[in-house]
Amino acid sequence: MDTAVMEDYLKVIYELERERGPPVGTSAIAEALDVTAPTATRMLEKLGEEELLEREKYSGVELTDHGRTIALETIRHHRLLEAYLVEHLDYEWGEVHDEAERLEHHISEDFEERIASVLDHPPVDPHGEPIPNADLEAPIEEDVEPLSGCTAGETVVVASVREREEDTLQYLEAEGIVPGQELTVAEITPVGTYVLECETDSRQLPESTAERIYVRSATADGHAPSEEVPGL
Amino acid sequence: MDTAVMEDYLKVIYELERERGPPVGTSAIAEALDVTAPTATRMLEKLGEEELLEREKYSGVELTDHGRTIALETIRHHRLLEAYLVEHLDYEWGEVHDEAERLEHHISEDFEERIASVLDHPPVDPHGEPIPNADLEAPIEEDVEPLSGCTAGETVVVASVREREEDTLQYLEAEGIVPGQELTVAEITPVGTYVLECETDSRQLPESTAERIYVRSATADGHAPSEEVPGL
DNA sequence: CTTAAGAGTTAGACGTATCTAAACCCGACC
DNA sequence: GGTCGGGTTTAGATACGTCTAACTCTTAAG
Repeated sequence: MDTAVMEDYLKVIYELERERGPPVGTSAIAEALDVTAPTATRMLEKLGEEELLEREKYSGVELTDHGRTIALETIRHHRLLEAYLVEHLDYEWGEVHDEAERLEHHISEDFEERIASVLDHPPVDPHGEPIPNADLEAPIEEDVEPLSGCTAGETVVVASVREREEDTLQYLEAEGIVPGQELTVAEITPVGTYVLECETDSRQLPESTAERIYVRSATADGHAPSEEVPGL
Repeated sequence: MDTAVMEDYLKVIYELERERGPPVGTSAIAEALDVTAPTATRMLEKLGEEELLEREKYSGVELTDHGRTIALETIRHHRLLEAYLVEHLDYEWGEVHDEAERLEHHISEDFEERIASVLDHPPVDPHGEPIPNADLEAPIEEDVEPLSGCTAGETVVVASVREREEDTLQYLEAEGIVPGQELTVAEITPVGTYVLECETDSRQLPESTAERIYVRSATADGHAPSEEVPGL
């Protein structure tokens, strides 16, 4: 039996594996879920017993195929919901996360299929993150890097914005920093401010935000999948 | 703090008060929620402490205003969701109950408002039950009675179908027994079969089903659509 | 007026998910 | 190669919602 809480653990483990690679440590998980380390330890023990992950004491955990499938199911629900809320219920970019976070654990497979269908099976959510397909294979990760890893002079295209803070997202949208947007890193100041040029305007972002904006290099021949992003 | 479980208790108490009047007994609640009587006792104690209901030991409970408001909020969520699923996600009449039952506890006020708005604030759900308005006053109950309380010869209009069984609902829909339908009780057989005439056809229902179909008397000027429900 | 049946409650337990406090492991630094 | 500190785990407690078993209250029948 898997519960909403278990799904949350598996989901954040998946995301942490994606960002930093396995094994994932207890306190990273605890922090992401806003629980204490002992709580996370307990839960990881249980997930290990249910063979949703492999656990090496004092070292960390790594998802099994079964655990990964549940994580992807949850992520699929989340991202489809985000896309649906934006497309059909007029939500703003920044408003969808919390709503989707609660609903993702409670929708049926039937509901999932129906919203996927009315959305015409979108490949990405409003933040540019790939939506796992119904087979729940791990989506092929695009070759992206955080904006904070770019050097001055590079021209890149925003792939996804992995930010959860509503105010920040609203600001980024207003500034035009959304999936598909091409921008050039004009300068990185000694205090870590990223000066960006989109079209003719210029914007600045602190490093902490640049870390959560993932970009791909602007291809000369441009196979621009950018327009596929729904709802902006 | 109110939980999904507490909302379920308050909701069924509201419904039982509506059907049989207060006070509502422990085992009626336990049966409706598919838990044991001691479990219900425990929960009722707690709901009493939180002043969501008045409790008289060994006798029963009755909702306070606060408890009733929470019940109505939950019912509003449920019925709006049912309406939304039918209108916008192509669900059948009989399929919506379980989905709404899970989601009703997890949608935000914002979500509630948005679906109410895209539905244009419908007064009733797909089963003909009134949807409490955003102020959460108890909806004015139409003057309805169960079909099982009718006598042969009466002509009535279906107000609501308080059936949850999916197969039964599907059957009733196919037979045209839906809110707004006018029908005449042609005969009630000694074994409790209700013979009904809608337009030219005739259908039969067992008493157990007739008990869950609520009707109002057919108005003199004939066809009364369900949209005439008072209160909004 | 007594009593038996049925409704309701109390008592004790379990599983999930959480916490704090305390103990433990391990790798990095002298 | 000790030791110190940060990350991890163990231990014990709490809250919620559920169960079974046993007890109690109410009421209606005789």
